[in-house]
Amino acid sequence: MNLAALLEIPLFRSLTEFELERIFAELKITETRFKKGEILAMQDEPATRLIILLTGSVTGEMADPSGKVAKVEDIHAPSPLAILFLFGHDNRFPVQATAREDGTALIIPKQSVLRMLSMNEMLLKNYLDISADFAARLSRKLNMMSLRTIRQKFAVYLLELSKKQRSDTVTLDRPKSALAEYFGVARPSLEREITRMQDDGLIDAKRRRLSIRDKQELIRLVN
Amino acid sequence: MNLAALLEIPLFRSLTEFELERIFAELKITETRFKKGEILAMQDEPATRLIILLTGSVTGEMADPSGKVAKVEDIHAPSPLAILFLFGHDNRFPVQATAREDGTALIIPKQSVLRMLSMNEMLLKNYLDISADFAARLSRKLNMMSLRTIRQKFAVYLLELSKKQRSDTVTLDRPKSALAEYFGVARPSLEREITRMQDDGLIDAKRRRLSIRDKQELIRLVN
DNA sequence: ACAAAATCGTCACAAATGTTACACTCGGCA
DNA sequence: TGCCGAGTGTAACATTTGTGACGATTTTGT
Repeated sequence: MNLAALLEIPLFRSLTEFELERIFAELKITETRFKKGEILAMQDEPATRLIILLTGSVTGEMADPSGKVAKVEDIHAPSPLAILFLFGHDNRFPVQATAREDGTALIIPKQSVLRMLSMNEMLLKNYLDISADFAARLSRKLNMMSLRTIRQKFAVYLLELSKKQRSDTVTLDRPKSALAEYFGVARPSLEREITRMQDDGLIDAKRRRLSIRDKQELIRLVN
Repeated sequence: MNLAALLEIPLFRSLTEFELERIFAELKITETRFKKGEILAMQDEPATRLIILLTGSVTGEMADPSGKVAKVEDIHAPSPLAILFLFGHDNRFPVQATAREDGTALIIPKQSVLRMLSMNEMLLKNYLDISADFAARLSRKLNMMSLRTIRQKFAVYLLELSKKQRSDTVTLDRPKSALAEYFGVARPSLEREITRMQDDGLIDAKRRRLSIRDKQELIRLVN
């Protein structure tokens, strides 16, 4: 196994090669290759091991009770799978993980993860940071979804974007079709709402460039 | 500080009094009293410490950009505050925490939390379990919210309930008004949909008792 | 530079959901 | 017992959102 390469991945960042070597020597960690189409983890299977994607990518698919699958999200290397669901009292994989292409992954049994995190404080911090970032994304999305109208969702999105880009004129960071999907609404509905907001004097919109015209009103919409 | 009482709270479960004593001796942990109305943590304030509620309760309030506050959820002792947001790269309190009554809390600086988790593997496991359970709840709610129609949400809810209660006849675990709020829909809309599902022969509904009539169709709805 | 593909803007119509209002049932309790 | 409040069932109407379709514009790959 190439330890130097492992130092590049977020979970092992800031460790020394020496520390990593000691960890790997002491624990049951295996590297595995997988082929395109292979299933790395079944949905609802108890999560007994941490899977860290080293190369390649997988699709997270959610099987409905009927067995049909719906794609949820893609995960690209290097990244851990379902890190938040490894522990907990009903710790099951939330999705089925299917390989999109050939690749390699690190498999670490749950017990070894605990041991590993105990051994090195920096590693522990990395693990907690990764978990927290993931949770923060979940939480932000939930906030978005719990807003009633498309107008409200778009207002929040715009305000955040304007804060991030430090300007009242912003460029959308993804196509409107993707944005509509993120909001969980139909694309034409989003377009229509943008048009209306323009008619109402809230914003100026031209393709992917938008300007905030009435920030006060956008803010008022949200609360 | 009463160590024996601390052993009752989930984070310290399964530790011995001796272990706990050693941890507390070595780390900067303070116990603090707070009065009703006091603000324990400001929204968007960087999370630099873990707050564990020992007695009393707090309200989580979310301030919109305008400054108005909306209640999000109540947290009762004994329970940690915002455990998932202590780490991560933009680690801020998601809500403002205001005391609902007089109480006491444990304050542990972030650095000490790391140290503490490194010192004791059982404690680490507890911490990860608590985080994971919290994340699982978030994730389940997000799944629910991302279903399109009320009928779909209710179908998922019913199927889960029926699995939990091991029967095709279930009793709702909360009032329909609360259920509607959980779904993020208006109560009459939920009622109407339940009536329609009954008309369509999917379920039998009488007040809080429901029977599943056509499980296959409920399952088909969801995918 | 060109064709193919992706993205965007818009429309008419259908379906789902929200709003408001009112009446009913049930359980606790003065 | 009789009242009261929480929870429930339902209705008419308003609003929001989805659907399917089409053409225009922009981007991408060769």
